[in-house]
Amino acid sequence: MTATPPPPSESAAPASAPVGAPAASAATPAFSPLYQQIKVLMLQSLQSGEWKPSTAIPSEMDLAARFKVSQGTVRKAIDELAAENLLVRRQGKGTFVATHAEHHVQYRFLKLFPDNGDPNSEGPAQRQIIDCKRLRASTDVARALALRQGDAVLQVRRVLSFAKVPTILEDLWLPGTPFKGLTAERLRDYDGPMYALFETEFGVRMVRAEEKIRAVLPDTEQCALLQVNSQTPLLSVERTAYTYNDTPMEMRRGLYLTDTHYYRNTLN
Amino acid sequence: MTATPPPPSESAAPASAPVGAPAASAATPAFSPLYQQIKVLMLQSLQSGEWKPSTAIPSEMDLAARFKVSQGTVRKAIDELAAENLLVRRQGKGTFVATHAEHHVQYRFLKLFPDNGDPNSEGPAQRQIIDCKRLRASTDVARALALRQGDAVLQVRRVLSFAKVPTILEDLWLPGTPFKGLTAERLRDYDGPMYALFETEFGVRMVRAEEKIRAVLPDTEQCALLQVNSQTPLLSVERTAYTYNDTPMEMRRGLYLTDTHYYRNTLN
DNA sequence: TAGTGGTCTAGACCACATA
DNA sequence: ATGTGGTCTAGACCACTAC
Repeated sequence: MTATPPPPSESAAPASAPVGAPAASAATPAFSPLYQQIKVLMLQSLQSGEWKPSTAIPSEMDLAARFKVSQGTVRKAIDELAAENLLVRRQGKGTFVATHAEHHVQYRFLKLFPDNGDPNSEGPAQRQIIDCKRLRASTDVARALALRQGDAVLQVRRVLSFAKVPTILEDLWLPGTPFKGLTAERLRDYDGPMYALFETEFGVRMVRAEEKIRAVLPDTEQCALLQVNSQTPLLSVERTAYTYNDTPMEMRRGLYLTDTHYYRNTLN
Repeated sequence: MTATPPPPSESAAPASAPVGAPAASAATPAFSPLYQQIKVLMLQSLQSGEWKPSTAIPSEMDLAARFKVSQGTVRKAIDELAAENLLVRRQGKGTFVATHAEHHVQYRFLKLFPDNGDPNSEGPAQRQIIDCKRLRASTDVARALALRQGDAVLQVRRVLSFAKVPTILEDLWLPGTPFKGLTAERLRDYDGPMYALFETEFGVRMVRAEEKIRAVLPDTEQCALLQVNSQTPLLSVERTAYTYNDTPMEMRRGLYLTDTHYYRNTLN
């Protein structure tokens, strides 16, 4: 599609139709500011893989030329994408596609912190893959992943330990098709956040997530894996993670031991 | 203080010193963009009470004239304040000081939602003030509120029920000086969020909060107030709330029953 | 020195709300 | 009809990074 900027001030042409809204299927309000339309185009470049994680996107001037709009309009589109953590600006260097890998802050989505001291002092988490198997989606999982019941999914179970203390037990479900070929070995061998592996190996970038948090008691199997007794209250953290376009790509259920750690949240 | 805008392009004057940074006490980098300085000035107007919650602030043009900068610079300052939920823009009407009162979303900081249906379907929470007493700050409370141990604080205890089911037990501590005159009666009589009462009656506006979340089991007193047994796991939500300038103004500890509700969080 | 993003301005026009 | 915030442009200069 072509972006037609509004005519400059001297022109008396009627308001140009919204860019990218072909004269078909009315009924939708179908108005959106230019920079929003630019944003959609940029999202497509991200989604299609034209711009890959950790690489630089074209400069603001280049994008302005490509879309035939002013630099300021491109800038506003980038501003919003940066606010959503899809892009990262670096003055003097360029604008880069955000990534879960090569980031000083590992585990961007993990909100569990130690009571005393900073996350770095306790060192990296030890990760133990318990299981990784292919099965058919249950009703719950199918709904969360926008699949049909019985569709192929992968289920992974793992334990994270801090300072050798088992602290997190996670079960997670992934849609079978995008993650074809994922095995326990590949998970074990990869050194880095799981979401970084998803990016580099499967081209799936997690962009946003919703969590539902409850307090629960563990069943006997969970007790064994976390080495706690059945009277130890745990945080149940149920997460659905999304890629671009709000497409759900992961369902996860974590049990957090919160006697020496806490889940941190900031309210604005 | 006066804001001196940088000279227009034709002038060859050296870069003007940062506005509002008098030629004293160097050593600080002491550079900040114009719009950041404007933002600081606007924060002062909010903090001083010149602009009160739910009222309109001067228009962008007026502010531009007052600070002697362009409308675009004021706009960028307002953009940031709006992103921080301190201001609310309403097209065609003006820009307003955000408030906890008269808001379609009551309880802006409460992240507990019912499992089935929307928050509105279960109707408003029933609130029961158990206690409101004046006492001396313990070590923990003093640290959280940036007071000295032994300073006067108010302690409030209350229970929130949804559909007549006790669901939240809260203890909260407030610094004695700003909240002088707060009593159980005034809390009971006020119909609306507690933070709205703090705004209108005490001029204290909560702007931001940090929460630490854990899973715990209740003690016998808590069991009685929430009408649960001692084996019911509960969410412990420890909150510190801040006014302008990151000044802590409330410490709160909530116990949430999460069998029919969940704590929702969104990750970006 | 060149290129990038960051700031600032000035002015035009649009969309929305109110009178 | 007027005033508000929202969008868009065009151009200048600054700050940071690399070569």
